[in-house]
Amino acid sequence: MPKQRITKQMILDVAFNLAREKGYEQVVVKNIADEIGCSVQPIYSYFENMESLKETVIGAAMQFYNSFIYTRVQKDSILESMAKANVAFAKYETNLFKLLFLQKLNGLNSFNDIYEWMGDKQATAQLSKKLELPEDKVKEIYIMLIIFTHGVATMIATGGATIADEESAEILEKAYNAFIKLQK
Amino acid sequence: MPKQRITKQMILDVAFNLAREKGYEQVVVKNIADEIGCSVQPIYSYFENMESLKETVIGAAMQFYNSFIYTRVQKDSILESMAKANVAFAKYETNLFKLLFLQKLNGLNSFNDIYEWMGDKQATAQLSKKLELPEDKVKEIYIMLIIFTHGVATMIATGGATIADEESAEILEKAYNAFIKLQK
DNA sequence: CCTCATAAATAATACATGTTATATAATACA
DNA sequence: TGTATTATATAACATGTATTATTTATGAGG
Repeated sequence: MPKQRITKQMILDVAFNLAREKGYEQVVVKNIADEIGCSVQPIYSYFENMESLKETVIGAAMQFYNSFIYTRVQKDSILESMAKANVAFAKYETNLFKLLFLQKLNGLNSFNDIYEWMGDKQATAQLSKKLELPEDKVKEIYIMLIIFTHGVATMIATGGATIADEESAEILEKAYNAFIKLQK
Repeated sequence: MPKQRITKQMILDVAFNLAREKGYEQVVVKNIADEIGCSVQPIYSYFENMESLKETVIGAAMQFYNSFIYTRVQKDSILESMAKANVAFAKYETNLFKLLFLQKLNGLNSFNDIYEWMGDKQATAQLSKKLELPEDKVKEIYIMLIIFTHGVATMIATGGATIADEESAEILEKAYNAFIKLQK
């Protein structure tokens, strides 16, 4: 048999980069094939259909997101830095942000679910000590900051135009302080 | 000449209801024609193309949104009721919310622009008196609440599942209080 | 009553996309 | 060396959408 020229990884890489750089609408079988310089066959031999490829791309995007956030979180200011990182993700990785957070989500039933899904338990414990507040109050600060951050992030991602990093940083700080003050 | 059976208004109504009930993806020429029980010709005789129909539908959606919010705003609690109304819009008019706020926006360049676009000057003046705060501080409260509200609204609109009205009302209240407290 | 302007229907065209059927050719292995 | 396997290409098919060309027939005005 002829040796394999196209790998599953190549297809995934090209699809992911298309999603990242041009938006998921551009992740169509023809574009992937053209980019690689092959026919559509290899794509269908490695993926059942385009839907299953999409799931895989979303998985890769989620990994990318996690590492994007992770590398920007600072141990001394977990919540603020995480908030800023999320806004940066919306601004500089707009297409991936839309793919991950502006389509169907997992199906949240309460804000507590949001915390369970996005929140970092360790951070909560740490913050609880630092702010001298019980964990449930820190959790509430956490949830409210996630919501506020999501508001800023979606506005940036859908607004087209740019809002200066300093301006968004400033308003995130203010919100964070407001939520802490509320719990004191 | 034969008398006009299909009017521009009929087409707009059908398109708007499709957008509202099934999402804008369903606003395609064939669906409109089927719904009315006519061919595609009338649509093209009243609208240059589907893109111009879309702009008209968005205009109608914006009017609908304004009246939706307007009928729910209470004079004694303008900001809170406006926030709740926006969340209700995201929850009960999800398709229109997505059409208006989760696609391309007008192109905001600062949070001040957000205020200019969404804010209500009269409300600011009124609140300034009520809270005994200078207008620029009220404006900041306004902006932050819009952002927070938008965070809640998008999570509800994209989350698929439901969050109880009381729960979202409660968290909006808290955020509002937090932002006021911050400015005092 | 005729005729013509035109609203609407019918039907064709163009194009994008997903998917599948068939052909080709490279190579592992007998 | 020959053959069977299979990676990939070529090309077809199905479907959905926008758009346009052509036809039909209605009713206002002469």
